[in-house]
Amino acid sequence: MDLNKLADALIPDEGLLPPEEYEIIFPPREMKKGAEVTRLAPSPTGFIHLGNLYSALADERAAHTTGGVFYLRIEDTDEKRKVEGAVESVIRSLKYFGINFDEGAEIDSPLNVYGPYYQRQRAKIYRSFVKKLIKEGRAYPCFCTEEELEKIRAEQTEKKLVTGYYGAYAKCRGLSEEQIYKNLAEKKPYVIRLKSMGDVNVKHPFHDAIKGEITVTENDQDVVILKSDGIPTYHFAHAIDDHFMRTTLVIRGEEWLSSLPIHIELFSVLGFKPPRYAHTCSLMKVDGETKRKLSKRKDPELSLDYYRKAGYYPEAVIRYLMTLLNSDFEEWTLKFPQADWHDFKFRIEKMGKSGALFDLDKLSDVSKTLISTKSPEDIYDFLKGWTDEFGNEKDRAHFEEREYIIKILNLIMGTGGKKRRKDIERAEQGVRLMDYFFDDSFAPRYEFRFDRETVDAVLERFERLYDPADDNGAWFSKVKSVAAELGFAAEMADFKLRPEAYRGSVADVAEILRIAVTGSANSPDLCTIMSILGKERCVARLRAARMRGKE
RNA sequence: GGCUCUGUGGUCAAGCGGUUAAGACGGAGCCCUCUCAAGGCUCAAUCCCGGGUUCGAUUCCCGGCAGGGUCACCA
Repeated sequence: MDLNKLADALIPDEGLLPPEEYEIIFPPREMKKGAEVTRLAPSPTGFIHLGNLYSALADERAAHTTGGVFYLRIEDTDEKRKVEGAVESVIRSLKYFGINFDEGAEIDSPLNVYGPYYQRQRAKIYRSFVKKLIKEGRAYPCFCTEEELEKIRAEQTEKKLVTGYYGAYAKCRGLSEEQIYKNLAEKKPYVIRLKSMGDVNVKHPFHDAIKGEITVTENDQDVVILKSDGIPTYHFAHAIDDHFMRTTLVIRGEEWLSSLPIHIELFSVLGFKPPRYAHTCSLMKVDGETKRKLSKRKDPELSLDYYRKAGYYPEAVIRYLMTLLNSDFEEWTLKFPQADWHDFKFRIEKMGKSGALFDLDKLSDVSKTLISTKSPEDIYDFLKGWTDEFGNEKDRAHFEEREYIIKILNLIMGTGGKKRRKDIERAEQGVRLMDYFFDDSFAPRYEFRFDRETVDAVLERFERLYDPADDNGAWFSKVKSVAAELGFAAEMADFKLRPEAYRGSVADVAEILRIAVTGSANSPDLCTIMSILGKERCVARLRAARMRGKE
């Protein structure tokens, strides 16, 4: 059979460059030793989730801690998956979390010499190599219809054989020249398949950067490399693109492990040196009795928007992910709490081998710890940004009062104290923490533990004594004097010694005041709260509490 | 089912032939304390099972078991 003629018939020369040309057009990158070239290669569905962020972070760190390049390639070989504006959305989402690309699709960079970065725009490159493989007898046309393939599969399933297009089941592999041209003349649609030379009984050891030594069984499937629309499948595009974009380290989910044999054969057939591979474990979630991979349909917490809406500090999400990526990151942060996380020595080899359960509690802890290291001004900006986008009318109005909010933040963040408070774990919750500082969102629950008469007496007496000029010490002595006057222990020590001698302690008196002023039995330092609120508002609240229920 | 990956407390996990088996989150308790946080201290809780190899296995080997992934003209 004249393979050159066949190649021309199958892949007409639409101005294709000879394959060797591409080695010159896309020369190896000049980089220092050890620098990694990594990429994020999403399909343009626009939906970028936590798993993608996790993987992107590994890519970004691997590249940037070695002085390499991190680029964005769009795998748009499947027309059905395309969503408008998806690429911009991917870039924007990652940027929000501080992850930026050096080159690639829609990235404005002088480095963009390995493009185009959209696979559909690379059709000619792929076709040139498919043609080469046909000429070499390593690829052939397949005219099987969907029904025929289904029939083969059914037969294989029934005989309990491995399903797929291989060996004796690869019917089109043995098509005669005459049949091929006849089919072509009849304009039957066709795909191009790899003529696999592998043997599933042969296994090879293979080194994965994360998994370590693994076993790879040879591929014997005549996989489709060029679809009937003339666009390559993922497998083929992967081999071509990662070779010519000079990727050094392919980081991808472990669901790809099972197609690694195909990729190895493809690289070999094309005469390319394969990149290093790092197969990451997937983020898991408990579902009933067992763990399962996080699913974007079932788990809202997989969506990155979920974290933006809930108001997690973006760097907190990244730091949490870093602890999953390299578990010694956490100890490093404990040792250097103020350090920029970028200075941590990330290494792909330190990544865990088993799927991690996503832990919201841990995220919250990372988040509140991080926020506690920030200044009230920074947190004001962060919270303001959140209220602008997700807050309600009142929140937005409150955040116009910058100075007032900063005073509150100083209090609830414990600025100036020996140890910071860690009350704010995310914007949505942090903003609610401040509601009682504003009359229009102050919603007291007057759940006093003492009878009305006692409560009113405490409130009334304290109001008479209250002087906003008092410092903490003076303020508290007044609380104590009210306590003593009404038969409560002014000193906790006395109360602990003889609880039966008193109606309660100064703590109970403070609680009554606290409920009246903040609407809740728990709050940070009440004296400071009162000074932030101002005399007028405090007095009004003390009186309102006495009026409760009497309207 | 074939192929393949994984298996240390509830969770994330250190460990790499000899350890009282780190640390963090979460839980319990105590201290501090006007409440709540924060902080300090303490406690409970782990090597999937069975065989080997070895003076000695969490660690090495084999076999189970369990869980995950994958078997498309989707990526």
